Amino acid sequence: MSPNHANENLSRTLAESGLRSTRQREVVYASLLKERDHPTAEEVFARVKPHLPSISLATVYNCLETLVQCSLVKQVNFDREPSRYCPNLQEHAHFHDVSTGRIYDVELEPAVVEKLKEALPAGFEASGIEINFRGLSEPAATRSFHTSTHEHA
Amino acid sequence: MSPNHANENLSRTLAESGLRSTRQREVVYASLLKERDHPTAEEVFARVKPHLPSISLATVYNCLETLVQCSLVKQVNFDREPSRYCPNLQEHAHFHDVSTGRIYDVELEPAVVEKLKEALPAGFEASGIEINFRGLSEPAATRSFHTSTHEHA
DNA sequence: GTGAATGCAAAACCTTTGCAACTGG
DNA sequence: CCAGTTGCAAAGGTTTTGCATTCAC
Repeated sequence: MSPNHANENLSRTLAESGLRSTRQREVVYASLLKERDHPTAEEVFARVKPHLPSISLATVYNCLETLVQCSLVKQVNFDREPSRYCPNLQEHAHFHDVSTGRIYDVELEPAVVEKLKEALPAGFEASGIEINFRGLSEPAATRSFHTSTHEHA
Repeated sequence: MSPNHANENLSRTLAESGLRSTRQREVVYASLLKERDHPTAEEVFARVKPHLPSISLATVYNCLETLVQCSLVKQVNFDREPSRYCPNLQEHAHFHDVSTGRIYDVELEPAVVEKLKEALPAGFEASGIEINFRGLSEPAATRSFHTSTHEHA
């Protein structure tokens, strides 16, 4: 998605919710699309500050919250760590490498997700599932030739 | 598990880690075993206070942390809500009813968990999985005759 | 023009920590 | 006895909020 398309997509989606497209929201969203590495709000703040020196951390939080509300971004939580933000809207799991702190997207076959939902007893209707692995991953260099996973740092 | 067995289990497990069995730890653990409804630290505090009026919230946090370290209890997090504590050590998922805030244990077939782990690319070794459903559940009254799920309020 | 969004600072919230007093093995 | 644990209060880190100013539509 080119920056232009991203911006159009953003303003259209915001407009659909009666919200305004602001420079801050654009820049925050663009930063998430550029480096898809699940940054925290603080990290987003650090990344957008050079482009928008007057932006405040509170605004970054507000923008991220807005993007989450509009379903343009997913909020990802591991334990009690700071929330992270992810523009991958596909159903997917996350892998948290406990030694590096890095988070990787893990593609899921829809069939597996279906199987999971079937584990729910009657009367339970799931609107969402969150699947988080935690563990260790080999260094990317060793791994790169035999995996197909997006490395979202 | 009778209270006596629970206490023996507790002191043995603590001893194995070089930790002491204290009245506070016993009461906190007992409260988790008694009402298996995923209470927060504040809720545990409220429940144990009558039995141990001098206990402090910080001690409840410390006891819970200790129990988690000893693998007698699991810590469960939903989004940024306060942590909840669960004495069910079996591999299981959680269902978070967004309208009532209640959390239900969901039994998982080991085969499904296996399938999930197979979604991981080579080089990723998961030491744990967290699976959280979020959605709506029918009132227990309507549901009780056709489900077998533990209702952990 | 006008309500929405920003920026700042302060508050809120959950959780951890420092430290003196206490206690379990 | 004495290291481990408690209770209290204070601090910590993340996120939200109040409010005056600015901005998008």
